[in-house]
Amino acid sequence: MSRFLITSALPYINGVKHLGNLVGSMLPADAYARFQRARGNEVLFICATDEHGTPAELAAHEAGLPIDEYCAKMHDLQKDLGDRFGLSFDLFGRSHSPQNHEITQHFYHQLDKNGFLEERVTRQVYSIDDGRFLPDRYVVGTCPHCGYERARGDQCENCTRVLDPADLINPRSAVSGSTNIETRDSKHLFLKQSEMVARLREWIDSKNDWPVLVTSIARKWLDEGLKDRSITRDLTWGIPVAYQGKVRPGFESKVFYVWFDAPIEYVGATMEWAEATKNNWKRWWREDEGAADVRYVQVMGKDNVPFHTVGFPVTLFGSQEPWKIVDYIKGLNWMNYYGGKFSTSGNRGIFMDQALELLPADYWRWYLLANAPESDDSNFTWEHFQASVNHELADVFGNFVNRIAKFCTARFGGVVPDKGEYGPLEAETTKALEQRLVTLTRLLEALEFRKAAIELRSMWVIGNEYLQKAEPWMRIKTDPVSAGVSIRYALNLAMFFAALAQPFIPETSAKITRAFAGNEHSLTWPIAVLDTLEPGSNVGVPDVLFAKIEETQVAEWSERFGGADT
RNA sequence: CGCGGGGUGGAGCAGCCUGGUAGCUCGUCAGGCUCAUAACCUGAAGGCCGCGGGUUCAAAUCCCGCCCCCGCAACCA
Repeated sequence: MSRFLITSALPYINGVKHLGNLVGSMLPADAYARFQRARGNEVLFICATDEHGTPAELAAHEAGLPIDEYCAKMHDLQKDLGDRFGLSFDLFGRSHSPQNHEITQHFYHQLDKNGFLEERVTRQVYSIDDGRFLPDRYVVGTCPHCGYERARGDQCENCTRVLDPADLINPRSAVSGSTNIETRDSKHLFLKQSEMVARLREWIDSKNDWPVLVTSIARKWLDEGLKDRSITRDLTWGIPVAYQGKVRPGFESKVFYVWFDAPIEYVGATMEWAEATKNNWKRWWREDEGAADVRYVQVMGKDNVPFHTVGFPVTLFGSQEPWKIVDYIKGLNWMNYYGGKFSTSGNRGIFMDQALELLPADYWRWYLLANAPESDDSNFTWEHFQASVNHELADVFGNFVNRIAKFCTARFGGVVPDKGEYGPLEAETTKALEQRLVTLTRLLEALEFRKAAIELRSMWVIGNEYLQKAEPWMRIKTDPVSAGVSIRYALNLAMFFAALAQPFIPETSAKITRAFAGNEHSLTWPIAVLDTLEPGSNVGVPDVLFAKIEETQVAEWSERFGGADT
């Protein structure tokens, strides 16, 4: 048995996540966690809401709630949606937790002690009417280069040139529109990333099995020369710049930058999990306390890659303590909606709560994983979704289970036939399936979900081919024993498929085993095609596993969510 | 010359690292079966592998140049 620490990038707190966020990290991480658990490995699967930063404060303001209430409420909402999507986190924490305060401040202390922090004075835009410092992107004005009137302080969207807020003509607050702004000096803590370049490069160069997407993004940052990064902000909501209750002098009105404390929450959430379950978190995170044999896998969208290949490793290396460093990073591209980004403001795309109003989680899980943006950005369309669900889930898999269960009920009284022996056809089918099983297992080990889905679907087709060749509906007339053999074999294939499908569609797998084998049956990952159903035991007919999506539904949903024309 | 990813039958993708009959799903057409969710199974048609050049006995694959699409550019996650 091996041990796997699996973390998904943390979803940001400001609202319900859309399907692009889901498929970009949480869902593939869940499929991998389920796969490793099914294989009998010890798994710790961690995620949390990322709760700090200006966007959270503004979202809370807009919602008319105090920031702490807002975050608590949104966390509960996101947790509930995760549960309903079958995301099997061992703990879904909060980056604002007491544990994360403690461990973030510990890292701060270590970095400070080891000389990796430095106080520097920066020039920050302050909005008097908003009563807050503004991040560069929250200052807007006219671009000095192209005259675009809505240029942001970090970059002009129109001419793409990188800007400084001081460059803008007629600068104003993006929050309130107020022009009553000024530039103030502000002291911040900088993490001296530039001193760590050689070590990071050596580390990245040793990872020749990582996706190109991940290593190329990491190398790009290193090649361009890592800049030292400010890890504090002029905000009130966040983790105080303190150690053991003592605030750093001059930092009373500042907190750590969200990107400093967010990845540390992987550790913070593990601590919270350990407290709740009476476990030892260091066994997962400290190489000197049992974590040396842990394989640590992180899953994230490409936007998060720099922070996990550069930012977080700098924190861990700089602590000069034996922390567990990630072994494998799965980076994903974006899933687009009709060729454009999912967008909250533009009424484009589908959010997790809306998705579940339309269809159960497994429909979405299958489609998203089978079309995960692994090698390139992928594209969601209702037509593609409909075709995938109807053909792959309903026709090929759902119908396979349905036809065999109904036939067994009609002709064998709902009992697993116990007479007769398997012959050449069963042997040949088993051989074909076991070859595919080896491939499927290898693909899931490599977190190649798209290819794994193709492999799984091919196995379902083999199940249907088997029935076509065995023709139990013909042979029942002349040779009932031989027909019964086919039915016994096919029922066991359905159980085999249920076990293999569980990383993708866990609720459906459970439905099949409940109907065929009763409630207690657990689904371990098969290493061969073996009978798991007791001959003579009762099998039921599960409800239709996947209903087809009708044309009228596609039309209605395209209209509601915005389709090709918007 | 900012960086990265991509361009393969009508659509969506695999193959490229480690050159050697161009593969999968959907769609289309034809056939088979009738247990099943009008579903399943079989077969067929359809491709100058973005463009140009080079290396090689041989290039989708390696090298050079060009064109096009997408994303990112450090205070948006």
